[in-house]
Amino acid sequence: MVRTTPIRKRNPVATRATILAAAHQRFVRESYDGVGLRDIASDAGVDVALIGRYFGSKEGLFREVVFADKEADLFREPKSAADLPAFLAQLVAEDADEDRQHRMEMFIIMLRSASSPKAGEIIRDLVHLDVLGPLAELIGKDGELRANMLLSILIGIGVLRSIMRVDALSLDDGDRAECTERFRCLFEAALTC
Amino acid sequence: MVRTTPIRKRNPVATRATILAAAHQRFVRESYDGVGLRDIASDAGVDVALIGRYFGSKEGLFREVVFADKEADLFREPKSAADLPAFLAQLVAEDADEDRQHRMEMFIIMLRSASSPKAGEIIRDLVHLDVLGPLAELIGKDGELRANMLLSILIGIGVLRSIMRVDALSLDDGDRAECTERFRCLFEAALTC
DNA sequence: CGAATAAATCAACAGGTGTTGACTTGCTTC
DNA sequence: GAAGCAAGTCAACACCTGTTGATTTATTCG
Repeated sequence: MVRTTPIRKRNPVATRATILAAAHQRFVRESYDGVGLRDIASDAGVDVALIGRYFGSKEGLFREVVFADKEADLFREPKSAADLPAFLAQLVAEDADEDRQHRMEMFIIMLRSASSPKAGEIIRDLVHLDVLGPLAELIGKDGELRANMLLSILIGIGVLRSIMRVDALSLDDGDRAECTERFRCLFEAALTC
Repeated sequence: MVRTTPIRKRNPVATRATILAAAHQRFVRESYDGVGLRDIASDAGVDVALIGRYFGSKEGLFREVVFADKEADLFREPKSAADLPAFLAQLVAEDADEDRQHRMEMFIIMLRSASSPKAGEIIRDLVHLDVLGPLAELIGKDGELRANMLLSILIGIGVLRSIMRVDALSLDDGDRAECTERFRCLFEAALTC
């Protein structure tokens, strides 16, 4: 018998990565509670039990998804507080390159599962370590408060757009440049007002 | 035998209200998926089946909770766009009176269950009808975009504070007035920038 | 008082959840 | 090539979910 699909040689690190990728994609679109381990396993073409074997528990899998590519943390590009408004506005703009798009996906995963006790605790860690900390340090004076205000705007836009699917903030073609400028201005206000 | 608790006479409207109140309190603190009907029933001192009898389904109960006191809609106080920044800043301040506190609870219920497909759709309706619509109308020029920006900030603060429990935005005593003023300024920027 | 009616409860269903132990398969190394 | 070991699968587990039909209880009306 001729196989149509090539036999995937047994490869622990590859299957692990496959599961991780499948989980990522699911968690971008559904909440922690909404996603079932069987869904993820099915997407990855793997038995459910294997997830438990590799990641211990659903919570462990989620933690690994969230902390997956931490080396590419959200805020390494901007060098000074002055760059922040423009940087964040670009991040919010939807014509982002692949790298930024992936960073935005991580952000959306955070927002989607922020409720749900187990996932929420993991997310709280991530927010403090990878977002609020670096931001506050970069800003300097009143860093903590300013970082919180910036993050609030970021979260609000993300929730309104990606979770609630309200589309008035979806920048379409013509307005994009103007709208991005407005966001830049808003971020600046959060830093200076 | 003497009863310690008075026998509650059978009263359909009263029990209905009790269930509704119990559901409200649960949905403020847990997400749609996280709350079980048995939890709510237990809080209300009632059998689970009664919920189905009164509200048809979990979704029906949630809808009724969300649309409960619609007459007291979120944005009836401000009379003009100029009043909005101060009004929203006051709404965000935590020393709000009972009325505003209740409105904030409704807002948090929205944020908590915005994920979860069933609840999300209900919430989307509410957001358009009771929040974005009135806001845009009040603002006038560029109303839709401005309303979205205002709501973004509102959502961000709510999520960061009540869902993620990040406390740097929790205004404690001394800073409160100063912090409220900053928020007012930020809302103003969202309208004018 | 006794019959009728509505309110509330009981019990169970069918489906789905994460998790676990036993089992089989495939690769590698002697 | 056969043994050993790890990778992957199967099956089942307790548990919990929302929902529903039959049953009991309290109230009301003739």
